[in-house]
Amino acid sequence: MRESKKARAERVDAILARLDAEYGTEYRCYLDHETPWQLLIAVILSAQCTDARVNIVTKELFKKYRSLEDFAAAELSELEQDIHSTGFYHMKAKNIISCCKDLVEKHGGTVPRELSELTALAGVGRKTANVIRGNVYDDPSIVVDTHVKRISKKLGLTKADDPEKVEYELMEVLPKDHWILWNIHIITLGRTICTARNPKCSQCFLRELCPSAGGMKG
DNA sequence: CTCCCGATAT
DNA sequence: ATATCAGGAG
Repeated sequence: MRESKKARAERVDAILARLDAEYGTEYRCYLDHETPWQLLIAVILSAQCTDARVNIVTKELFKKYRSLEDFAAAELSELEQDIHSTGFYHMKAKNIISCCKDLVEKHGGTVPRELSELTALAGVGRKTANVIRGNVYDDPSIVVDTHVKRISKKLGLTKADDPEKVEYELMEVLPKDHWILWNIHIITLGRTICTARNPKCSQCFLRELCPSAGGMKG
């Protein structure tokens, strides 16, 4: 049985209402930062690493490197040690130095707003670029990370496996005013209830709206 | 497609 | 021991 378009739209509205009621409608960022370029570096470091670990590392990192110029001039081996515990440290360090050099030399020390300009930076892919666009510039954008992909699929809002396809399918389903918030709400849900291992469906406030929780009939 | 890679929970 | 974590590059 395939869910009708109207039924799905109503279910999405109900899901969004419950997420808003549970988590609020104010955007919060899990990565500590004071400036856009600090957020960019934090997101680069967050690849396959918990945000809690990134925050431990950036707390000291941003004391040591106080500007984009400091990062651009960093010694590779030294920066590798500074970010070691986030994993993938060799590539991340190389990318951060290259990225910050570009920001200083080609973007006047600012973080660009366009998706194409962001993804042209070393270490910045579609997901990282969309975090910047949403959080820094309030441009409606859907961030597809591991949680968003997993939970959007479980909720039956996409069947795609490619993150970019997930992003486009979610754009069809979600109202634009919830694009930015979707990511942060789903991450919050994914860290506490709808975890990758042992999801607590019985405790989930979306269980009656979720095909994977067995809460939907027919 | 493979590789990058440490920390943590289970 | 193994799965997973605010992915991206070659």
